[in-house]
Amino acid sequence: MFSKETEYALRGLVYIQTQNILGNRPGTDEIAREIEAPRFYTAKILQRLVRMGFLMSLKGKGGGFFFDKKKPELTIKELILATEGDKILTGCGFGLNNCTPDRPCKLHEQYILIREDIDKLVSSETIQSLAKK
Amino acid sequence: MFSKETEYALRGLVYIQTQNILGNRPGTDEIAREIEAPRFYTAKILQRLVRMGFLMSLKGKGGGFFFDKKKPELTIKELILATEGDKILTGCGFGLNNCTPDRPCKLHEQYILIREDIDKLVSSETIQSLAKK
DNA sequence: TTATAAAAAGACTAGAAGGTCTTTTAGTAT
DNA sequence: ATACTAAAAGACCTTCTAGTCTTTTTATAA
Ligand code: FES
Ligand code: FES
Repeated sequence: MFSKETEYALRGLVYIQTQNILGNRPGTDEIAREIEAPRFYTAKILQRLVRMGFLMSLKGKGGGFFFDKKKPELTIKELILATEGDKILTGCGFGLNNCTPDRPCKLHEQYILIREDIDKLVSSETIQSLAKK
Repeated sequence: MFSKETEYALRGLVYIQTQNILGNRPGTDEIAREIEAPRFYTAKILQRLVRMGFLMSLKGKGGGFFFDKKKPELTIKELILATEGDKILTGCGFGLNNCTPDRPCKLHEQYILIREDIDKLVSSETIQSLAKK
């Protein structure tokens, strides 16, 4: 469903948030180990997320990753849009290059119902709401 | 949602079926043109489908692709399973390597509802049912 | 003020997906 | 029989995703 990058980002961010709640600021090694993702790749993905402003980090001893508490919660949808674009939320199930109600493919009516459910799910859940589960 | 291969296969097969109904047996060039897919790639994909037994073909003058009328209708699900496996129908939305009800990820309960809807859709629709639309 | 710890940056590699092209094989029509 | 036509086979190429690793920068603790 999602790309590896999105999956690791999701799992990593949720782990960071659960640790932040406990007062910790985990680093790349710990995060990668806990979410069972490749170490260096996880680091790279987290760096991108920091650059995109979704996350904050601190270098040096006692450093690690954490969320800015002043920022609003991060929806899964925002994360997906940033990592893999909107194809999964607006694309055609048949692969036609423009999915619109006036030029529907033979799967359109049924497919958009699923797409809308995906949209609802990723819009309603946030990293913070998942971390609390 | 689906891979390019699945998309082209879907569109190609539906086109072949609509032409079969009209008494025609389209060839690779015509099919690729009509479904707006790369010519040689479409040919390769159709060849695979013939080898897998989903489709029949005839070489030489007047040749082309057609469905065996004795065979039962081909569900989209069978096609997907053959071209890209069952990841989309059994995999975890979080990317965990085993999705089971007793080891659910934080998205499991909501995600499996969507997965089931996808399963229902691809199980109920066939190349033949789509061709008739 | 130095040693150490940790993220940032970015080059590099591997593998899979997507796509192209040429040659071979097998039909069909004449 | 022969010429033609169209699929089959398979080598090859390109692009993207996924993943690795080294070097650099920056912070902290002692
Ligand atoms: S046109 Fe295909 S899903 Fe909308
Ligand atoms: S364990 Fe993640 S969807 Fe089932």
